[in-house]
Order: sequence, then C-alpha cells, then structure tokens
Amino acid sequence: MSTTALSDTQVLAWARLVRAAQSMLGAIEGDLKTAGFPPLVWYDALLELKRAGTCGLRPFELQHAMLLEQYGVSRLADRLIKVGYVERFECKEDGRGQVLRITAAGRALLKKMWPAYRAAIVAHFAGKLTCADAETLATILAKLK
Amino acid sequence: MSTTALSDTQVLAWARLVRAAQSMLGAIEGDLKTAGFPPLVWYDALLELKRAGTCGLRPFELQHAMLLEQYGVSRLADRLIKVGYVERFECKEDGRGQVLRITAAGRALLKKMWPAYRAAIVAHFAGKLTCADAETLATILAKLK
DNA sequence: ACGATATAAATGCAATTGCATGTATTGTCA
DNA sequence: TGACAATACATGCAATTGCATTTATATCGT
Repeated sequence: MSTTALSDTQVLAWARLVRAAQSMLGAIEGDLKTAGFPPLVWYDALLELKRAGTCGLRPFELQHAMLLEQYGVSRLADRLIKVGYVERFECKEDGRGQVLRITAAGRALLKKMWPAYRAAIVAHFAGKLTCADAETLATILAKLK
Repeated sequence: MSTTALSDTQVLAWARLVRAAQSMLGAIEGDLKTAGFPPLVWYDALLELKRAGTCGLRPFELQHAMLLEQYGVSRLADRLIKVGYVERFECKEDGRGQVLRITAAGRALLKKMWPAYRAAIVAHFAGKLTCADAETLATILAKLK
C-alpha cells in the first residue's frame, strides 16, 4: 500500500532521534535556567555573532545559520540588543539591511555560560556515549543535511 | 581548567544532533501543514491514546509519555477535545483525575495523516540514510535515555 | 481519624511565537 | 529609465507557551 518504503527500524530511529533531542534539550535548558542563564537560543546566536567577528552578521545570515524564521531573528535581536549583548548598525552596502555585532558583554556571557553548558552536555549527552559512539553519531548525522 | 572532559567530536555530535533534529522537524511539520494537517504533537498524542486503547490514558500518563509540561497536556487535551478527536471522562479510581480516550474521528485522523507523515520521514530522514545507518542510529540513540 | 503533605489538573497573566502584512530598498529587464 | 519583481526587515494581532498559583482529592504519619 505504501508508495515509499519505510522499515520499522527507520521509524524507530526517527522516533528515538526526536525523543532524545527533545529530552536532552529540555534537560539542558533546564540546567541552564536553574543556573540563572538565558535560553540556549541566546547562546547560539551570540556564538554565531562571535564567530563572525568584528564585521558582524546580517540578520538574514543569522537566520540561515540558526534555522529561524525571519521575524524570529528580528525579535531575538531586539531582545539581545535591549540587554546589551548585541549592537545593531545600519548596513552601508544595503540600505534595506543592518548589521548585528556582539558586544563585550555578549562575549562575557558566552564565557560565563560555557562551563554550565559543557557540564550539561556531558551530563545529558556525552556522558552516556562512548567516544566511538559520538564519532559514529557525528558521521551519520552529517548525512542529514 | 575543565572539570569534565568533552572532546571536539562530542561537541560536534551534540551540535549536529540538535541541528538535524530541528531541521528535520521543521521540514516535516512544514510538509504536514502544507497538506492541511494539524501539528505533529497532535499526531503523537493521538497515537499514544490509540495505543492505550479503550481504557484511555490519564493526562499525567500522557504527560510522561510525551515529555510535555502538565499545563501543556491540559491545554492540548482541551484542543483535541474541542475538535472531537478526544473525549474526557472522569476517573473512577481517583476523584482528582480524568481519563482521555481517542474517538473514532481521532483514529481516522491518524489513518489519514500517516501517509503524509511517512512520506515526510522518508524525504527528510530515512531517505538520506542506509538501512545500516538507521540501525546504528537507533542503537546509539537508545543509550540517550 | 486528623492534620500535614503530596498529587492531579486547571487557569490568569505575561512572554513568546506564528501568520499575515507593511515599508523601504534593491535588482531586473524591456 | 521606469515599471515590476524580489529582498530585507519590522510589526499588529491571534495563538501558544511558560510561570505561578489555585482547587480538589488522595495519601501519609501519628
């Protein structure tokens, strides 16, 4: 009846992937929140901006890097700017656009969050796998775009 | 300086897991929405209720099965009931509680959604992996709680 | 049996997200 | 050049989610 084959194993792998990701993300976000830190998406955005260095990033670049909606980036930037982790500049090359750049405070937050984030990754993810598992996982996941 | 070891490979695996899950979930949800279907969480909830059969499930059981917050289940149930996919009964064994049961319409939705869901899983996940990959993935992910 | 505590579920309110649309600027091409 | 289409970003409004609290019932310890 099915026009496309899909084995039980494949369905199981899908179900476990979704569940594991949800479960671990929830646990890690919880740990970070308990430690008084902002949500992971702030960390991710600041990390992208830090990697972009002094020339910063256009909102649409951040959008593609983070798989967010356009309005999501617009509002995330608003919040990060309001608390001083990011600055917004007008874009010389494109009058429609702007440039986002991480501030010193933003970099400081990244530095302060990383130990807690690292510990959470170990506790909820890395600590449950062998090094070979992690390697294999990374290899397979790379195929999933 | 780090009290807990975390290799680059482990961090890479973590990053890819989160990104892959987000990306695929977004794509699959998008496909389903385009096809006019409700969100995946409705499917998951109805599937749990269908598996529970005629005796149904207590909201807190659904909560644990789905990794949702208590109020999330409460409101999800409200919505599913409002459109007739679920019925709510009072619980004889526990005066505080209730029992949720899938309706015929709910079962019909599951049946109608599955082909689209299956196709989306193939398109965005299973089709990008070998069978061995899927097997390996399922095995490794099982270790993650 | 009774008071204290724990569990089941709902809900008011604030924050966030999704959707649709609006505004401004740039690019395209006849 | 001058329309027309595409891109970049913002935003009003509705829906959803998160948080804190409330209500009701059950369970536990004495």
